[in-house]
Amino acid sequence: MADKKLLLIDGNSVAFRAFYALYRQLESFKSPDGLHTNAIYAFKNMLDVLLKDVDPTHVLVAFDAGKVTFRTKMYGEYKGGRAKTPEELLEQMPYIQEMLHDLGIKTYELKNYEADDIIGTFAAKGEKVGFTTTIVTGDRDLTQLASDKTTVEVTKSGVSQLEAYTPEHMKEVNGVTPSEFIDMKALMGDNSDNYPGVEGIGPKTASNLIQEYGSVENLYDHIDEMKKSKRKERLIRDKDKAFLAKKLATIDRDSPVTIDIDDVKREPVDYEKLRQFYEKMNFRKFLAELNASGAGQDGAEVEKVEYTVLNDDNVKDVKATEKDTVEFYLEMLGANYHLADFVGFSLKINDKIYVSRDVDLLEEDNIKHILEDEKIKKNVFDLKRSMVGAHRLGIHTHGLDYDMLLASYLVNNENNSNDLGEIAHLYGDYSVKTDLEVYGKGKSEHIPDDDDELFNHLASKVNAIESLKKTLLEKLKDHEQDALFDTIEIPTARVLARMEMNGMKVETSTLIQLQNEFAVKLKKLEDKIYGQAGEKFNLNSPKQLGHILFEKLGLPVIKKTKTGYSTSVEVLDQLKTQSPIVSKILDYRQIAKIQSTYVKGLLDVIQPDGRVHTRYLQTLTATGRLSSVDPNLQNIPTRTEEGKQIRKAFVPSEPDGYIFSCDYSQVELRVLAHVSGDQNMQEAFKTGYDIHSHTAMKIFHLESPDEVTPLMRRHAKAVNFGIVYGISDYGLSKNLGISRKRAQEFIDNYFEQYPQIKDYMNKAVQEARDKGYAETIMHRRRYLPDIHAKKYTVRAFAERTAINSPIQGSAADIIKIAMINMQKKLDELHLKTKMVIQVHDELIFDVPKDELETIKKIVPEVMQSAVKLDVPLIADSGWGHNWYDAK
DNA sequence: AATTTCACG
DNA sequence: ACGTACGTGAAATTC
Repeated sequence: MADKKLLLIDGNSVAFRAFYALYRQLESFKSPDGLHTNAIYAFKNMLDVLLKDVDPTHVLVAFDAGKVTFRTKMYGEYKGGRAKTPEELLEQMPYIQEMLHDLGIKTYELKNYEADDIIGTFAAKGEKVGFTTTIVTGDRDLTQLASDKTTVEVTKSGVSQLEAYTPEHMKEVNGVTPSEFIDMKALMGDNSDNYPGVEGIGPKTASNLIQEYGSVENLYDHIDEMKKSKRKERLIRDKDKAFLAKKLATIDRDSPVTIDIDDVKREPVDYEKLRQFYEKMNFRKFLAELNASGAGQDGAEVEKVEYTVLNDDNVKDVKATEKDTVEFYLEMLGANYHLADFVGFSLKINDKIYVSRDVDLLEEDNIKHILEDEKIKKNVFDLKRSMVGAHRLGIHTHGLDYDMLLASYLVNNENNSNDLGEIAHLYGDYSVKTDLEVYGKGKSEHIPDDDDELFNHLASKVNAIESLKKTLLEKLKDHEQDALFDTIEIPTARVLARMEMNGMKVETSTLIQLQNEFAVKLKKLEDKIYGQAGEKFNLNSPKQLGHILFEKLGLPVIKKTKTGYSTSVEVLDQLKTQSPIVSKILDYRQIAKIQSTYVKGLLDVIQPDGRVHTRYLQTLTATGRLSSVDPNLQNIPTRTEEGKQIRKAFVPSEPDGYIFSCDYSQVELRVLAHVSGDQNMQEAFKTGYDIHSHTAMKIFHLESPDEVTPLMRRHAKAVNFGIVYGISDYGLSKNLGISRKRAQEFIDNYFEQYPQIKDYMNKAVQEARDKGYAETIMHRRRYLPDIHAKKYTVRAFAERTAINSPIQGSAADIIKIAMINMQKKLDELHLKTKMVIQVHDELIFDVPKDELETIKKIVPEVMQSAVKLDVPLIADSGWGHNWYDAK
């Protein structure tokens, strides 16, 4: 017989946690009848985790019976002044109980008693008859019940994050045993339950006193021996309160419950009622789980996708014309599709699905034709990945014109998952599993041996692409994002695929030479630093470095991190004058960074073709920018001379060719001038002034540009940047090393001189509050649920984001349009020049010698005419025989 | 896996 | 009185 395991759940407390875990989704979790369901849903999720982890034979969910209990009779103020439970949660409570009954789980409440007392009573019963008991609650009071047989799991901030209180853990946290915890509370009282203990005694003092005296009773027996002190006076004065608090804090372990432990044995699930319940609540995920398990359906089969397995013989029968609806999915295992192993593919043509592990079948003439014919439109998930993967098989795809991944990213990018299954689940389709479920992760990642398992997965993917297309297109239309999808993101994906596949040539020899030079410099610095420190240590360890600087050398501590001393640049910069070791550490850090991240890092990712093939992540950022990985080509050093040397290794394909670079001048400020309509700023850009000098003149009230000193310009520049980020006096003062007051003056002057910028910022925040999102010039959205947050810091962050996102995001829209137009131009003119890198406001080209003159002319033209704003767009060019010289 | 630091726009 | 600039990726150490 199985072990006797008892699970006791504090129903009110867990429901409360569940409600707030999905509080943000409160309005999206509604049953067709208009009932809120977020707490019911989250409760079930938490319960599933518990049932799986604990695997109990007996379960009881205890609820509070009402406001009046023996404790309120003892002390009228008990739990007084508590914010009342939100109506949206209260209405869900009966349904949680209903669901538990359907699941075969007993619930119980008892007049005049709290859930705590029911749990305490059952835990005591369980111990008597040899149960191992787990208690789950959000209330630390229950930790007094912990014993060697009983563990109390307290929910933490996360959804299913639990902290297990055993007597040992209790000792670590509070310094006392579970039963002494009651005495501790007697002294300190409980603010949330609204009863006092002894004035001036908090958790620390209470714990120390109880550790010394063992109990409240013993403490008062020996109170006369205590030295005269304020604390002693208070202990004596509040003695009654302490004893009352002890009574209130003590859980009744012998409450008059009318059921016994045998009555809480788990019963079979009533599948029929449960199914009806899920339908009533519109819980599609749980319904899908019921269906998948086949449980409770009289002989019904698990839902299975019909597919045909392709092989050398039947592959030739596959046909499609432009009238057909076609979905295509090419599976590769691993994120880096330039190198990943192929797993198989699936192809859906109208209602018929074909699958195979053999990706070479795609090269058969008829299949290849389907994938290459522009007129036959294909729906895919992750266009860029599909295009690159197919290209590795010699297939030049055309007509991939719907991408489920890109569509879902545009519709809502709060969830940045790239998993087809996960995204399908977001839109209520649970017919497809996640890759994690099918392939696993880390060490256990593998392709299923079972054909049916793999093919079902691949088939369900093309199915989901097809079935969710309508939903996603409708949402794009609702959001006025059709053009953003069709004319920006889809074409951008194709352009990026070509840039990635082409790659950029990186000279190993140049990097090796740098590696040797840096190694010598690092060794010298290391020796000097160890000499001055008087010992060897790991310079790369902030912990060890902190020990040397702040303990051994006794330098002043400027800033702390959550684990120790901060040793970041801003700290070390301030310590430079105190000890010569500090500048050497800064030098070491700077070179070590370049050596490890750029020299070594880049050498590791140069492919056999002598090139690096980055991946641009198109569905990741919150603002619509791209990001670049493996390697990241968007953060190649430019600010220090040592760092810049790295750029010498980036060279054109042909030895006498050029690297051509063209970047937008002040694109974000121009966007700001445009969207805000600020006349003064627009005028500055139209006249062609240096914007930072112009700002300096404005905020320092100067008559002519000649009066602007370099320092004034530097300050003005920082203010301009600050504005784009949603400025604060604190942030600006920190950036410029000036007083907060002075920073505030700059800001006030700025808004006086550019009044419509101020209006824009207010409008941006107000609009985000009204609509729940911020939007770019091309209708790209960023949802900002935190704009209504209660916490100042969280809300203020959302407000700055509301200001910044339309600016950063519109700039991202603009360069994407420029890239599309640029690629089109290169194709039209049949140029050999390749666009190779994008760095947010900059495009880099690999140019054959004889095309340089053409490129010099067309690139800035195309970039400057990407969109028409109320101010001109300006792009500046540079070129040379490597990236370093292309400035 | 989390933390710290630092490279870029 | 609070605690803050916006957006990223990678390496190294530590837990």
